[in-house]
Amino acid sequence: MSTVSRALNGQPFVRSEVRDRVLVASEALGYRPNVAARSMRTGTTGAVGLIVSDISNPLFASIARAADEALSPRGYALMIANSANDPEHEAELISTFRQRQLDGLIIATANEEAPGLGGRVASFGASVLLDREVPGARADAVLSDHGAGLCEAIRHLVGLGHRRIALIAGTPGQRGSRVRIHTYEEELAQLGIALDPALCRRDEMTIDDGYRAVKEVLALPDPPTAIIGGNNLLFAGLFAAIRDLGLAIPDDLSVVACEETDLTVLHNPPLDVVRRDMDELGRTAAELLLERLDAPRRRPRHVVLPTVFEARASSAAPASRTRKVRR
Amino acid sequence: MSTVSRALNGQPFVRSEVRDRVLVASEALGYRPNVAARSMRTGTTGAVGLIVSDISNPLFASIARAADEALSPRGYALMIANSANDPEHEAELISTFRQRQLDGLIIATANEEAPGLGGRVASFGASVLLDREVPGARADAVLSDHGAGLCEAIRHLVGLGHRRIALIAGTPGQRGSRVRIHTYEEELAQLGIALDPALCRRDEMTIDDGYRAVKEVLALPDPPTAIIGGNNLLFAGLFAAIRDLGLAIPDDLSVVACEETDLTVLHNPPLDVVRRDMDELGRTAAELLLERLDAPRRRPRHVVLPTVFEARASSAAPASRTRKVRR
DNA sequence: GTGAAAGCGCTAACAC
DNA sequence: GTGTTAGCGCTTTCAC
Repeated sequence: MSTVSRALNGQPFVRSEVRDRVLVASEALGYRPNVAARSMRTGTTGAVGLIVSDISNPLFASIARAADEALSPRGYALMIANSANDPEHEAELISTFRQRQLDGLIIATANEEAPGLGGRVASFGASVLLDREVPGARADAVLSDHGAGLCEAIRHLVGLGHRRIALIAGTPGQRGSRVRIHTYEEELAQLGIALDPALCRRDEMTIDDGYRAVKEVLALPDPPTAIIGGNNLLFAGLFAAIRDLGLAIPDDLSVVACEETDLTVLHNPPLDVVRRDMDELGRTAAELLLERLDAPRRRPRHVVLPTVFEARASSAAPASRTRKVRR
Repeated sequence: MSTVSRALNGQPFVRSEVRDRVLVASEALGYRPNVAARSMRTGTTGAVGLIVSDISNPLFASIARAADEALSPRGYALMIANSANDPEHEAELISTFRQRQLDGLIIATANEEAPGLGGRVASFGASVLLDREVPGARADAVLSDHGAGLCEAIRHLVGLGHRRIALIAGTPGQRGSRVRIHTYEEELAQLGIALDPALCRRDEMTIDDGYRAVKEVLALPDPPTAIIGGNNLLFAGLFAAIRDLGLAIPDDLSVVACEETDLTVLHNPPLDVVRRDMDELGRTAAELLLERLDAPRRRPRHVVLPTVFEARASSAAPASRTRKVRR
């Protein structure tokens, strides 16, 4: 029994002739090791978990695919779960994953401030935060440099003559939104443009939230001439609102999307976008996890990936004072 | 030990006072059963697998979310894996899932004709095919009635005066495409319209394939006046091709998309679409699986879910003989 | 280089 | 209603 085990696991101290016989027999019998039994002995499972806040968001789906592609050649299975933006459900999922003895965790948490989250994440020997910062997590992290791309976008809009620029930012419980709010405020101050709190919307989570926020912002006495959608969901809401108000892009309103989607690519005119490489994000997360699995004691690493602004055709100089009134 | 086990698993023959003490102590100690050990004893894991051919396709992501929502309240964890349209990788994934003793499998196979697939699927006590037909699989299935919606779409186009209607169908190795090709041929014959094989494109898998197919079809001496994109990926390619050719929708060309996406909803003008409820698909698959898990011996069931055509504003009567020439 | 034996944490059969 | 015991399939000492 032990010889077979050694042979199958490629361990030394097996005569090569015996090893061959074992391998042949194993093949002939269609032998498949029982993962549960192995895992009970070794405490490892060869599986790692990925928890995302919304699996139906194509961005996360791309990340999942890329992470899977990096993990599976190394013999790890990726178990994907969806917290549906619910911190409680997320806590349960982490606990389920622990219980199933997954070897590591990649997580884009729904809310970075959820109580006890840091401890839960750290309960895994290896864990990687996906564009999130969690106090006390002591985990590796892949971060996107949201500020860089957004800065460029803002400068581009200001260069075109915009002075009233709205940002639909989303929940500050997620790093991307938080960084965007911060960058927005810093950069406008830097450029000597007065901040109007009414133009910086936060706490939106869904397409509908984005839709409402845009309608409200455009109903202001002194509405913005440009709007930035802080992520792909919010941008979809922004886009729907503009369509329903009968506004033309970029004649009536300039828009910038954060995150690339079908819509930003295929729309006519093509949309200005702050984008990043989601595949790289997923792949890097997987690689950090693999390295951590190999070297459990090394201190946590943070990798920052770039974002870039690409001007296309959805922004233009603001219309003159004859402003279109919303329907 | 066994009393504790019984208490924790809600089995009878435990005095309620003892049960309470066990529960309290378990809670206080933060006890979590070891799934590997349980699974070794019982042969079940409380986890089910979902294999999709492309997790970055938002359609599958929606299905995954809906299935997860139906499964997790029943105590099952959903393990999602991505075959990336590769039948070999898919075979490995099924084998990995078997090895991990997952209790059931939901699968949208990349290629229904992959050799040995039926046996592999049937190796699970419970399995559900997701809009697929696999010979010899002896599994439950959720199917979409692709024919119904497509029929309506074709009649709508013909009613507007179209006689040359192209279909970018995709690979006949997946049920949706196969049914669409069949329906397309049947329905045109029914309406007394001559079939032109050059207008029915098959074997496309990606956005790029769709893009190329559309360009080729429009370069025909007698090009179509309407094109149907057989799924969301192919439609994205179709859409990009139309944009690059500088064609206007619906003035120069009528289009119909199969499957609803951000693009079909948000585009101006809104796009005609054959749509179905992906959430219902995922939920139904999960329910079939749960029922099968409860009653392993019952004969396989097939559930057919509707598709509907919704005319919006991307089709119109074909332009008169002065036909725009492609760039 | 190989085999014997213990034990991972649990559940189910059985005795009480 | 409760406790004792065996054993799921593997890996890992340890003895040879």
